[in-house]
Amino acid sequence: MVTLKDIARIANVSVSTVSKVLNGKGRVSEKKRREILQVAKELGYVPNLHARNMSKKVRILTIGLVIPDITNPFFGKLTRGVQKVCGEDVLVITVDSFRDLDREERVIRKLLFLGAHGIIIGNSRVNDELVKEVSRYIPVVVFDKDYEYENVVSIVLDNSYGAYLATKHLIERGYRNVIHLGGTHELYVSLKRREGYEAAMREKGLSPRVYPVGYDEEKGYKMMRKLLKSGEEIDGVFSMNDLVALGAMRAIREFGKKIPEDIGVVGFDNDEELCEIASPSLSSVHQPVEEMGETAAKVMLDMINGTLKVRKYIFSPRLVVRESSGGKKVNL
Amino acid sequence: MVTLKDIARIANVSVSTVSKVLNGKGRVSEKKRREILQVAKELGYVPNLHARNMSKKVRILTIGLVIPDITNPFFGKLTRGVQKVCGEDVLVITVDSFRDLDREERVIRKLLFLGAHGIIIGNSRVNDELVKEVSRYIPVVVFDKDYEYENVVSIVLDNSYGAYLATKHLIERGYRNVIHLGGTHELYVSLKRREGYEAAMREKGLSPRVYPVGYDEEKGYKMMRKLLKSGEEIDGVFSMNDLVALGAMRAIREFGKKIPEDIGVVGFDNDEELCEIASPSLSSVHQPVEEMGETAAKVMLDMINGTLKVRKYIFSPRLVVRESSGGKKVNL
DNA sequence: TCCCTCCGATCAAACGTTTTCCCTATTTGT
DNA sequence: ACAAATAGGGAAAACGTTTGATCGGAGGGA
Repeated sequence: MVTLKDIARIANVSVSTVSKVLNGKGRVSEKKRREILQVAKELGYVPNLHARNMSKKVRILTIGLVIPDITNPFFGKLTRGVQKVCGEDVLVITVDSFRDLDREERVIRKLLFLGAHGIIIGNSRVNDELVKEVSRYIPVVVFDKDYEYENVVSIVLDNSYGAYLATKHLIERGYRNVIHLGGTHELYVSLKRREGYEAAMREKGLSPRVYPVGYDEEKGYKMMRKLLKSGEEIDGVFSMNDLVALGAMRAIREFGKKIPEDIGVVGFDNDEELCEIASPSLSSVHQPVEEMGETAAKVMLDMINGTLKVRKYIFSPRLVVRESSGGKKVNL
Repeated sequence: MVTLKDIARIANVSVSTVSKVLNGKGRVSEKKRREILQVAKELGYVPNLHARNMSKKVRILTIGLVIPDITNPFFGKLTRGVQKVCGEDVLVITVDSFRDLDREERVIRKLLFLGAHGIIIGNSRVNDELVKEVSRYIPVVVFDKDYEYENVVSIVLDNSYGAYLATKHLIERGYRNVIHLGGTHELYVSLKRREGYEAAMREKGLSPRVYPVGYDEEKGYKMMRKLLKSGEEIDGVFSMNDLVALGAMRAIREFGKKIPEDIGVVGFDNDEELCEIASPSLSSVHQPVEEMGETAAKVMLDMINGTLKVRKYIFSPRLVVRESSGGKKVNL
């Protein structure tokens, strides 16, 4: 790496002169100025940020934010919440792991190595051992997962309760044969949502039916089509996310059934853009994501300052009712 | 700010011992170890990242990415493109300006002050003077806007061509009375899209009709409803973005007209999630956003290394045809 | 000629760590 | 009991930059 010293040597001047030229500070003759600039360019000089900031006595609090997919508005909101709290004084380094667990591990280690003062991990599939290891050095905030390590705080949504709310709502609107299109089982969130659904069904004396589907529109569409064709009796669908719900709605429409008159549908996540544009608009369970991001940042700052109070934050979802669960029309 | 020296003084040991304890490196007696840890905690010690990295001879190339709204998938994709190219070696500091021009200016200055090696600005409404000033120190990449400064590269989408494509497509599918729901005029992109629309109309000997609307669904809905009620003759809509197009579609449906049989609709941006979920699915002009982000990062790296070749990159949009512009049914 | 000023450039300290080398006790081995 | 090994700790250099102090010399005024 080329430093000021290298430039100084080649241009036959002192280091401080070079520094002054590059920063346009003190007074330097036009001749030397040009010469130095020239040499700097030739050598491809890139200033060393650390040296500069140390010399300038700049101190920055830096926190890392690792998320699986910045393209997804859900994580966008999370990021925004964090940045809002951090304002312009705390540096947030946001990195997208592209849902690649290896890359995630690498960037987390990198963040640690670079001296981040704390890391917020927005992915509940994160490697437990890694969290444990990192938390030995700096505080960690994780979403939707429990840890009992000293230096780790969990921020979770009460997924089970959200699912319970949604299912109960469907039942109260007159739908009886409510099925659940769930995620694959390994995930904490899909497990919890399933639990809530089952609890609500049992409470009303109905028998739950759960179909593992996945997470995108296509999957929801295919599964729903299959179920309808098979003659399965269904008048309500609680889906583990909005996309799957929208897929299911497409299948229902294609099959010639009316929403919400014949079948009611409720999603999860409340991606507003999506839910409101859909026709009929989609009822969904709302997560206060941005607020959760803000809390994550606040907690992180508290941990860094050693003024942490709580070890776990639980957020409550709320149901946003739109057209898709408007109530069943009973055939006379 | 508390430093190792402070801890050392209070704990009555040397700086190097403190460092060793905090990093778990050399050997230190259990007694001192505890003591030092205790003092460090009480004083609220936070390591100085710059000093550490300098000492460790770590060098990082840092580039700042400033965007107006990380919640928007469009900017999410941009961000992703940048991060993809930067990989794990170049540090990307992404900051959301919340569409607040003042905040934007502040964060850009901050980035400069912190020693970022380059800044990518994802907002065409950015302050020109600021760009000029910043570019005196470090390279800048800007989207959708032209600059002639030495150290600034523009990455633009050929908005005019995209609009032209969309409009021509509508005309060729049999729609004659194609209107344009445009943005407000101050923006470069809305100006260009309008131009393209007008060019296509004139080319076919039709007279363009442009209505300034805005950027969200509600605005599109209201304007379209008003136009339909007023009896305006319309069988085609080219909208300046997808949301406005979806609003217009809602109004059209409500008015009892069929899409695409009576009225054809084309949007802009091609927000896939939105366009495909809509029913009928929405044709739209696609911007290769992620690719543009990748290019921005590559160009930035080139500029930093002094190996820049081109001063301006123009990307071509492409039309994605879906159901909403399927062709007009002629009444017999 | 001498003194003062000002310009251009250099010197050297400082920023906060890490890390290598070195010193002194103490322990271990014979 | 004496040499050798080792544990515990400190001194100091190094990382690359910024910046105030300093210095030599040119030019100007008396």
